[in-house]
Parts: sequence; C-alpha cells; structure tokens
Amino acid sequence: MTEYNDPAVRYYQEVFDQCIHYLSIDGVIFGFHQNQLKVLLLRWKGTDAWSLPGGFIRKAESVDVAAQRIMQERTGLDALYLQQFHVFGEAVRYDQEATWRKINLPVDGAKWSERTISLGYYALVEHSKVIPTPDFLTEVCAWWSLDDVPALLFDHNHIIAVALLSLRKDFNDQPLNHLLPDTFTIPELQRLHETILGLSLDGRNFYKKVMASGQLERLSERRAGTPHKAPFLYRFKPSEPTNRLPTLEAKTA
Amino acid sequence: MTEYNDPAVRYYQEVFDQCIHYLSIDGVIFGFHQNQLKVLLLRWKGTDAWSLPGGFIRKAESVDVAAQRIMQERTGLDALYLQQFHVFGEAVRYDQEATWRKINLPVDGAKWSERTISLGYYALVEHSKVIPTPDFLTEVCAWWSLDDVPALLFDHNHIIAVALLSLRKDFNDQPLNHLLPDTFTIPELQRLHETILGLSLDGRNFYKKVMASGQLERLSERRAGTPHKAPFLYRFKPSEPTNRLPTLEAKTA
DNA sequence: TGCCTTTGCGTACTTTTGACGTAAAGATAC
DNA sequence: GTATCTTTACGTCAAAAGTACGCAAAGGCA
Repeated sequence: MTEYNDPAVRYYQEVFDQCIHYLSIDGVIFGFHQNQLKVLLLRWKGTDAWSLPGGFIRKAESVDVAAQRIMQERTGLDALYLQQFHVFGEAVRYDQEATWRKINLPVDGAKWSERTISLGYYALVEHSKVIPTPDFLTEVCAWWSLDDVPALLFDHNHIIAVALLSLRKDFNDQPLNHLLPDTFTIPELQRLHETILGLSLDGRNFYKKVMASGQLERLSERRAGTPHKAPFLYRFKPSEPTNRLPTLEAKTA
Repeated sequence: MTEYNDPAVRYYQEVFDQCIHYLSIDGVIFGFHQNQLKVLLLRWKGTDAWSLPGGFIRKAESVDVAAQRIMQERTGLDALYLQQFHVFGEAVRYDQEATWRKINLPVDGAKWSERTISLGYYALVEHSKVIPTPDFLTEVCAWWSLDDVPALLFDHNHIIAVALLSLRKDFNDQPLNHLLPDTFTIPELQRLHETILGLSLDGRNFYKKVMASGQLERLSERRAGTPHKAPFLYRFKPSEPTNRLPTLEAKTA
C-alpha cells in the first residue's frame, strides 16, 4: 500500500544492523563517613588499578533494573536511591590499549575492544549499611574519600567529576537523608552540605535554615563523646517524600 | 599471572555477548512561535500516525554527534543547542505489536521487534530558521503546539512530557536565547517563560527582573503592527555565555 | 472623543539571605 | 578550682530578592 523505495529500505536495514552497541552502567556510589564524602571503588585482580563499580545491561532488561542489580551486588543493600545522570558516549572515551594492558584480562581482546557506551548512575547510600563486595574481576571493594581518589581505569575520574556536578546541581530536590544514618546532629548535616557543595557555610545560618525547613525533629538525646558541647540528635521526620515533580500527562487523542 | 577462574571468565563472556542493544535517539525539538511552545513531529508514510524525530546511533559514533546529525537532518540547522535529558530504557516501553500495525513497515518484523533503548535529547531552536524535513520513513514534518500534540507512536508522548519537565528544571541555566529570534519584545520573552514554566507572571515584575539581569539591550525601534502600544525591541547582549559550571577536574596520580 | 488594552516604569511591603553577637556546655591547661 | 578555648544553640539586624499593585503614556477602535 505505501510506496517505500525498496533499495532505500534495504539500505536502511543494513545501517540499522550496524547500530548495535555494548551498553554498560557505571555507578558512582556516594557515602558519607567521618565528615567526608566517599565513593566505592574496586581494585582489579592482580593489579593496583581501581575503577568504579559497573556492569552490562542484559538484553530486555530495564536499564534502571540493571543499575539496581549491579549496585546491589557491590553494596549488599536492596533498594538503593539511584539517579541516572549522564550518558558517556564519546567515540573515544579513553586509551583502550593502555587500559587493557593495565588490567590484562585473559579474554579475547577483540571482543572487548569495541566502543562501549556507559550510562552514569549515582547512588546515595548510608555508609555504615554497605557491605563492600568485589565482583569476579576485582579483588578489593573499598570506600575512597573523594579527595583521595587516585587515577582510575577508563574514564572513571571524569565520570565521578560529572556525577558530583550533577549531584550538586539537583542538590535541592535530592533526598540527602539516604546518605545519613537514622539519627545525626546538625553540624554533621552541615558538613554533608559543605562537602557536596564544596564551600563552607555559616553554622548559625545553617541551623536557622534547616530548622525552618521543618523536615527535622529533635530527639531528647545528645551525641555523647564529643570534645565539646554535646549536640542534640535529630532525625528526618517520616512521611515527607523529598522528590516530587509536577505531573504532566500526555493528552490521549 | 592472575588467577582467573576460567569457567567464570567464559561464562562472563557469554553473558557479555548477550549484552548488546539497539540504541536510538529521540529528539524533542522545541521552538517558540506566536507565543506558543512547539515541537517538531513527523507523520509516517501512508498513515496518520505521528512521532518524534529520531534515529539510530552508528557504531563508533559519539552519541552527541549522532544527536546533532539526526536533528540537523530534520531542521536544516547546523549547530543546534542540544541537551541530553533522559535514557528511556524500560524493558517494555510501549505496545510493540500495536505500533508495528500502525506504521506497517515492509521490513522483517523480527528485526524490529527487539527492545530499543532511547536517549532523549531536547533541542532549543529558533522556530523561523527551521526547515522541517521528513526522513525516508515519513512524509510530513511539522510543528505542533505543545497543547495540541496528538497521541504519538511509541512512548513519545511520555518522552515529550519528560523533556518539558527537564527543560523546566534546568530552566534557569538554560540559554533561552536559542528559542528566540535576534530581536524580540519583553512581553514575548515573558510569554516564553510562562509557557515553559506553565504559569502566568506579573508583567511589571517580570519587566523589572529581566532588566535587572543585565542580559538584554534595548534597540531604538519598536515592534510595529501591534494592536496596542508598540513595545520596544530587545536583543541579548553578545558575550555572556549562559551555561557555566564550576570546573572540577580529576586528580591525576 | 471616549473607551479599552498593553506597555513601561514606580512605590511599598514581605520574605529570604547573609553577617555577626553571644551565652551555655563541655573539655583541657594550670 | 579556675581560666581558657572550642563548639553548640540561639538571637539580632540590615541588605537583597521577590511580590503586590498603582498609574500614565501609547495605540487601536467604536
């Protein structure tokens, strides 16, 4: 019925067949411990080379589900707060040859030498609940303070940088409670804000602001064992979902 | 040297081989005309079904370059302002069978029946400069007012909705000048803000705010042919790039 | 000419933000 | 025990940003 130009269709199909890609996920798992923002890194077997946790997306697997799966395996947590933040799809993302030399895998190099497109996800997790677990290509999984992160494999330093910028950008509507334990003090919350934003805040103004937000409730206890005046403990009020976007539904004709 | 468990490696490689995907780009091309926000849509040959412009990412092609290529072909513009905004990678994104029926392509259904992952990009373009051009599967390329968009093929209504929310979210650091002609009036700029944000603003306060921003310069002419008092024409001051993010480079050990 | 709408600019009030003062709590030094 | 020092938990005050609304001039139309 429709007059498609057959050669054009065939041509298109050929092009189409060339349009398949390896798709992976790279995860920047943020935690907060001892007043420092940290990320979870993996050391590859028999090397001193580190990378972000990651993995491949299976056929017919939802990308969000794949991200959950991969991050769950590294953290032992079962429902992470994840946020897709960028697609890393440059034609040349890093020096592949140099990278393969570093991780010297006993697999067919050709297979691994194709360009891979990566979906960047960041996760906000409660540091103390994580059980860092390497995967079968790596032997150590550990927290690194953001300031100390070494030169990583692939383009992973870049990915961390972009993740941090993204986190900073949607800082205001991000549920930071995922990064904190159940109870915490206001100064601790302030350090968290400061490290993410990369600036230092006036404690007195911070206190005012955070109290005015009405999201916190004070417990009767104070944090013991501090060198100075013992600060009160707080907790996020239940309810209160932090992330709500206006609904906007498509018109169905 | 490294002791990899060989069966595990083989297994991994097998899994890996199953982790290839069709990757496409869907573009929400925003334009602004007659005080309305519009998107560019395509009508498929021999049907009355519309979709967003899109295309596939070629092997070894940078995804940003692919997006540029695809949008350029539909608009005739050569350097579009593009923004990656979301990855649509659910396992089931829409009713595939119903969709194929609607567009009845004369190609091997099996090939097209695999799940495709889409990268959503939005573009901000100057409506009057666009030459809407269909691709070889479609016969009409036209602007649709956002309010009138019909039920589209695939999950494209959803994609538009997410695009609009994203645009709204990073509204403040988005160079809206791409949506406007060289010269425009303050009320026109106000309508643009209002349509994107989905609310109505007080003209007097809007005027003050936009003047205080110092980004505009007034020309001596006024817009002729208005039914009422002729408004002045303005233009964005040169220089002044709107999008600047703090640089944050990886530490190289 | 009178009436209506829109533009261009102004005034006044409220809310938010930011700078900074200070007393109480807890630890340490003498 | 007392002086000192740091940190917490408030409070004050002024500048800045945001919001409500007044109004005259410009232009079209009856």
